[in-house]
Amino acid sequence: MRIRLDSSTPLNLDATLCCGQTFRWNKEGEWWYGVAKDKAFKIGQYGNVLEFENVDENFVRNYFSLEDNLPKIYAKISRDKHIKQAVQMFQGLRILHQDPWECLISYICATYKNVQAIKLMLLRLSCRFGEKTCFEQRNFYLFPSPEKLAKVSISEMAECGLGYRAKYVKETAKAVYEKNFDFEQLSKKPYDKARQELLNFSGVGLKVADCVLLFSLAKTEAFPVDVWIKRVILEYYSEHFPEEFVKKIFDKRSPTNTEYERLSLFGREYFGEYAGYAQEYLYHYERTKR
DNA sequence: CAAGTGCCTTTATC
DNA sequence: AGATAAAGGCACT
Repeated sequence: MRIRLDSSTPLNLDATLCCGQTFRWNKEGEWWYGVAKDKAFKIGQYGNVLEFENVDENFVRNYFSLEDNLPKIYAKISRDKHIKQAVQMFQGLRILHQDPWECLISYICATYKNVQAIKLMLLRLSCRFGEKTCFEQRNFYLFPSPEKLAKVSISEMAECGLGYRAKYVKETAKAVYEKNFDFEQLSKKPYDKARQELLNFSGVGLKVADCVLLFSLAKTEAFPVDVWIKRVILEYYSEHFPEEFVKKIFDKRSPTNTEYERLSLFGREYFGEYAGYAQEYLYHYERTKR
């Protein structure tokens, strides 16, 4: 099956899948292989044609956020030369609509880890506890359900390389499973309200909550601040903060909640309702500029 | 190649 | 409120 993209719907599949927002995709030749929802599928891009197998068009349109009007978003976030350059370089990078459950666990695992290590953890977690599914004579593994992870022991999870995160994943899985937590409902709530709810989960702080809101709950105003974004702010946007504040956060490993809010709020106010898009372009730009 | 540093931070404690 | 420490282990230099 295929989708023909028109000029007002740019897509950069490679940048979208390798920019660090999602962790379970692999490129083999011209095809990206991934597992989303309940099956494995592959997708490739040839110019303005998007081709895929084993998945329906509606899912692809939603997962890759093809309804997001990128030209309009670029117009809104392009406030200065830095974001303009990042947008220029990665035109067509889209914020995905990932599965919120998988996204939540992924970002709990992601704390204080690099992207390669996060991928490895999630791969091991899926292979060990996820349901097996076959596609093109090969085995793929679905992301383990809340019920499954709620019942796995902490030490078993730790064996997947989660370390101290195993406890948080277990507790969050238990909470989601036992309350039958409704992510659909959560996505309907406004940013602040939804964020407050996510903070109740074990292992979820402001940064993780913002990632889940942005990457799976369509809250495009969320502006996650990790070490790279902190770096971006210090390098390009420090004049928007008092000198004292900049000095203070400069050599800290991570900001306090108050400092985090100040940085994140700057992003939301400066870039507006699509601040999350600006965040991801700047993040990818900073990480790949060498 | 060993050793050091860093990683899309949160939690517990003071 | 803010400072501090601790918490896997993989990857990169």
